[in-house]
Amino acid sequence: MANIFEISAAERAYREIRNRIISLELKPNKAISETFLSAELNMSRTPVREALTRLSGEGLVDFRARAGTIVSPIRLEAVRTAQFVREKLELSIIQEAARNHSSHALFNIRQTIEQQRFAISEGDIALFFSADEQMHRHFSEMVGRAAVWAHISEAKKHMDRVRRLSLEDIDLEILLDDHEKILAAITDGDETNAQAVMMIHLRRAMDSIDNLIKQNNAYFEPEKNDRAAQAQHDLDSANGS
Amino acid sequence: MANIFEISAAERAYREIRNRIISLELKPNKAISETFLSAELNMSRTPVREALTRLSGEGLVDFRARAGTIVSPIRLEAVRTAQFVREKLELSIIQEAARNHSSHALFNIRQTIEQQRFAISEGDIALFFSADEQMHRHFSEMVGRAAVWAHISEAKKHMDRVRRLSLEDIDLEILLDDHEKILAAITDGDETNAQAVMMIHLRRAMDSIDNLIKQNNAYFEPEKNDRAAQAQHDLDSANGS
DNA sequence: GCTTATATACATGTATACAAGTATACTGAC
DNA sequence: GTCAGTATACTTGTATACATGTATATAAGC
Repeated sequence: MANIFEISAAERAYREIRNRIISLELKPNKAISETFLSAELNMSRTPVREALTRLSGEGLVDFRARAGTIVSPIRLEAVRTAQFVREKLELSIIQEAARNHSSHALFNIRQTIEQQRFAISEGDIALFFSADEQMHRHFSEMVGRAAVWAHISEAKKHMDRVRRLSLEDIDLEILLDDHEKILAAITDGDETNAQAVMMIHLRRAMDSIDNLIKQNNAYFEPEKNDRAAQAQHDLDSANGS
Repeated sequence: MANIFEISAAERAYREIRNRIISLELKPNKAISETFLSAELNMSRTPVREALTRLSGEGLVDFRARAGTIVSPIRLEAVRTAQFVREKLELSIIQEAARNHSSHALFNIRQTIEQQRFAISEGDIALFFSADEQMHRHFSEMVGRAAVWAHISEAKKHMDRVRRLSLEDIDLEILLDDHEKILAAITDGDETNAQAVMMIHLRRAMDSIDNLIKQNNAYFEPEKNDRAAQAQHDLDSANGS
């Protein structure tokens, strides 16, 4: 019997390349050649290509037939949609959680919040975000919707690159404070308040997006001048620096 | 300059195999070999494998390393999640549509409803569902969220196989009547009613799922005995035939 | 008949060869 | 210097060869 923990080269390539894209180690619009990656990952083109194919399906890389492959630029439309999806789903989850919470689940969430506090004191941003993700997942699990979190997490990938860009602008204390308020509202069974705070919380990531676009214009896909883009633009206004 | 309308063999394979899976022409759990498919599609294993890789990422085929590849069984957890996602997103869309509708959009929707009526009179089920999809897409486009419909449509794929199974049980007249009511509610700007009717409408597909499972048990993934499965099961009860 | 061991056919996983298009550097004309 | 045309290096797309593991049929032993 084979070792079922052994993963294929294709799987390794997929995870590795995906991580590099999400973490912005591979910059949007950057050309990536299969030959180069296969040398770097020490495998042939075939598994690399398999990884790129999957990533192309996810919209994280773009094939340009026989001309080259690039890391997909951040598409504002995709970001906007991911934000919409996340809001609607997670607000439903949190509402349900407020209505129907178990003390066991609340304890788990409290624990992740303590981890976040520790992470801030240590200045460990990676740990903070890891605990943050875990907390959001707990909300879904709490109401028997673990798979919905998996769906949200998947939808989030384009937003994640934006968030990564904004890492320096974000005050972790504020996020932690949001989390405390959400937990309190759930504990109180106050679904309206829980949703209100969660909404504010989820939108923080998008607060500085206009500045991010200006400062990292090369990473974004040029916007088409359609109605939606216009509506989005209307939200802009006076922007210093 | 090459013809940009020329699609690659891999793309052809992807669309073809995907269609066959969604339409149940390729049955869930059926073994599909790359060699066989490549012969059938008149191409080598490479593009077929590329297609299967993408489909695997979507959860529509399962690779079993060196043992074979099968069409993924219908996973109830995936169906349940798709239903949840669709409900939450589409209810938000329809609420917004009721608040903020244009007569131009309403006209388009009216047209698709007339198409559906025609389809019923002709007994053309395919046409009916095509017009149905178009109508739902119009709702999203109407509120500047075309991409959200794309997301829903993507999430729907597992549900679609269930719906296909239930084709015979569904009374198209009832669906058409739902649509009329939804359109009326939007036209009236009655967002509460629009949501209520839409909710009922979206849940119809799941009405007969217990019977479908019993009648097509071989197509479904065996359910684990976790809490969620139990909760789902609690909804079952007396079931004849 | 039943279990266990073994051989064999077959499937995927990976590497590599080759085909064919794209972008770019270069050359030459003006 | 500028532009057009061409050669060339490079990239992806596809086919195929080979390595390696799986499942099944067969045979042996009891």
